[in-house]
Amino acid sequence: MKEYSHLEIEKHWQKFWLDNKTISCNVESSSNKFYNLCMYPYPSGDLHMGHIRNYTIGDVITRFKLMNGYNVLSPMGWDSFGLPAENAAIKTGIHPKKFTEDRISNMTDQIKRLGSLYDWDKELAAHNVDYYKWTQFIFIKLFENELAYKNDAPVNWCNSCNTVLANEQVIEGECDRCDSVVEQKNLNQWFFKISEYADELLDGLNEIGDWPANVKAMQKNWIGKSQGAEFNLKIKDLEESIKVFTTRPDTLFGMTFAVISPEHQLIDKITSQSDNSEIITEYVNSAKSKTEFERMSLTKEKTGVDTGLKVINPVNNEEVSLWVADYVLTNYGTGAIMAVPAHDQRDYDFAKKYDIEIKQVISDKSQSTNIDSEAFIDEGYLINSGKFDGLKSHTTGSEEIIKFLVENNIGEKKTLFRLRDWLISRQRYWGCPIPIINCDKCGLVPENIESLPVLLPEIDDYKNSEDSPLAKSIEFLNTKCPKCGEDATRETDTMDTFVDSSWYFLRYIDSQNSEKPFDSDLVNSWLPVDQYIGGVEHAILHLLYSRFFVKALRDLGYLNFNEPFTNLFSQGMINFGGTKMSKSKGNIVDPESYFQTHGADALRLYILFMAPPSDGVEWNDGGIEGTKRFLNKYWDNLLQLNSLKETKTDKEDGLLRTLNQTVKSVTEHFSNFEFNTVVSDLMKLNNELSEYLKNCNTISLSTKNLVISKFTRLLHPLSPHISAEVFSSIFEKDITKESWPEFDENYLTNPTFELVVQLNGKKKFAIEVSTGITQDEAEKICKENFDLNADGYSKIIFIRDKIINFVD
RNA sequence: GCCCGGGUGGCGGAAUUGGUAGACGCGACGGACUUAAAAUCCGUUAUUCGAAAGGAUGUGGGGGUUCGAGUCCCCCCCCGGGCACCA
Repeated sequence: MKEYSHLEIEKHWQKFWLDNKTISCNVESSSNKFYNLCMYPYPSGDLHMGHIRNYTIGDVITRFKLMNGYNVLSPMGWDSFGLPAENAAIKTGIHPKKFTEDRISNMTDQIKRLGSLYDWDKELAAHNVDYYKWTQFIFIKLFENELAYKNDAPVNWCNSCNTVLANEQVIEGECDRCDSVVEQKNLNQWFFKISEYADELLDGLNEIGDWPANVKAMQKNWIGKSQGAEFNLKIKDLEESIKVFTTRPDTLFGMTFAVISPEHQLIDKITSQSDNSEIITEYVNSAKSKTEFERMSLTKEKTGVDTGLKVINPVNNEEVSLWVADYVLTNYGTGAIMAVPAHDQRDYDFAKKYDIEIKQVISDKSQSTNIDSEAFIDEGYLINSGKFDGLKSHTTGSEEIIKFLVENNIGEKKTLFRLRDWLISRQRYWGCPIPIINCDKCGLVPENIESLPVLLPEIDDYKNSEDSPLAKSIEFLNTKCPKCGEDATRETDTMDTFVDSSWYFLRYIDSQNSEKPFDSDLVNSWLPVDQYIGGVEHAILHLLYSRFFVKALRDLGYLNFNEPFTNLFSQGMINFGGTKMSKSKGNIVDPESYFQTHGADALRLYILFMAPPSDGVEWNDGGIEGTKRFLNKYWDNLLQLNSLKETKTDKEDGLLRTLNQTVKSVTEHFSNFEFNTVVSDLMKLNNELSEYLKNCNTISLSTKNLVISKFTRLLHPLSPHISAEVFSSIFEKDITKESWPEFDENYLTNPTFELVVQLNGKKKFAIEVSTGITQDEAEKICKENFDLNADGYSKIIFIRDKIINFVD
């Protein structure tokens, strides 16, 4: 018997699929299309288990859909701009381009050794000039339509990476790349106006296809919609008013003080008008000197100072004191609040500490609500609120008070979002240059479209200081204004790499286009992506930005659809030793070695078998032995089966039943991404086949062919090489051209089954009876064969031919 | 604190959505083959009482609904992930 040699077989078929262009989608026709996409990888140099899981799931779907007759598009590319290449350049002097391309080439080889089908003709890389030219094009279109703008703003600054970061890249006050503490700086930076789409990004989550609940929830949280009212608080004896936002207008009568943040735009004016100006200045300065992280870590203990000024409550003209406190954030809402200690825990804590009056205005129906130890924030009824007394707090109470504010021109209904504009400029070298020119006369002028790309300049030293490294190239920096022709300077920042990845899935459709980023008709016919697959770590960043890009490009007339990804699948992480695999922790399990020792087929199978694909899972070295054993046994079984003499046996029907039941079950599990149970179904079939071979030494030709063919086709998406080899050596056919097996209804039910006999729902016996037995017959058999205390039951329940239950 | 998940043998996990809990695999134990080992094959493997037949218990904990609950309802505990002084 020929031994299964994975090295030889896998190499052969990988070459075959590439040479024969087994997958090569003609995008001109989108009929029966299926756009299957794995998130393109950052070329880190080596494939890790996370990639393997991602691309295995992706390939399983590609092959399954191909066999089901779909026109599958499955491209691959590279998220190839980014920090590591630049850091390596600083350290070693190797050019980031060479560094990146070497790694791409290495990873390409590794991906090919996994045996996945990719349409390499459509490959793209974010750092290629013919890609980033069009990233610049899109930037200019956004700029022309006021969706990209430059602004002075307090931004997140990472001292170690020497660059600004988007809010999404700050994790608990730390840089998501290097974990150093992020500082706040006031800088002039580029933003994309994602906030303009906040409402649509939120609503879209309800219309989108099948996305994991947690990803939807995370995006919902991140967008953070709050509805309430915005209104003015007049400062007594001053012309100024302070605008405040609240989600609880119903509690307005309970305001006993107001607070502005230390960075509020009126702080100087207020300080100068106050008798406490020295104390205020001192407090403001000390708040400023704290990092955001320090402020956050002081959540328990609130601090503030009384300005001595009063503001006037617009609903009852009561005067309350105005405080400065850093528990009020500058960059949310208006940077100032009405404080209602009775019904907001933060205000409550502050009022208790500084001995400010606490006035209850909401109570439960029996008016027994107690606010002695904490604020009452639940739904209740208004009290002490004049004509609004008795209204339901969160609903009618709020609505009526908003109506009052509007009618009296004091305020308005307002919706606020937590989502802020996306800060996209980076003071780094290895990224897409921002195609803007600063002209003293004309201001910010986009580069002429015909002059694109704005090429990354060659520089000697990639190290950045406060300035972007691009500023070191005088030839790059100095240019002429495209508008007036006068001397001008180029923008020296590059774009966040998430800009590159916000549209790559559009470019795949038309990756060779040298006239425009993509042909709209083609893209409209292929998008949205039918199935997107990637890690949950992109739940907010990439997946939110891409959604924004598609909506913006739609509004600019380039696209006619609303969402980029109809269905999203997030695979769980593979951990080792209890934590995420990482080089620094030294707990990397290298997939490459398994290609050698066990083969890609066994590795793929194990990755699929180890857990439901959406679950996080701990790597277990022993487990892969099991899937390798399975493949060996499959190989032996099929060769043995194929060599059997062709005479029918009476055991064949049983084998055919298992076969057809497996086809049905596997097909169902496939559509639910339950690949772990697909593998176990195939293992059962394999065991059944072993059993047959042990007992019989002949088989009819038709059964033989059915078993080999269907079993092998079921296995093919999971372990493509071995199945391709078996199929071609037995049938002399290319399995990738075969259709997905169908099951024969006649073989789904067995002639007999185990009838479970229960007494009061508790299993007592199981007896073998023939299929199709009636309730009367079953009851009779039970009475004849068992002492059921036959007079003792009053009711019989017969469930789906499987269980008979006698009830007392 | 809020929002998502989740809690089943020694381990990873199944369970047709209210109907035989523990499929499939790993590991472990026993046996066969072998001079020996590896590989392979055969058996056992939730806990507990029992020599056995068989019984009892059992899906984080406590209640409930039901002939019947891992699955549904109420309360509580724990773990993972996300957000967090967001007014």
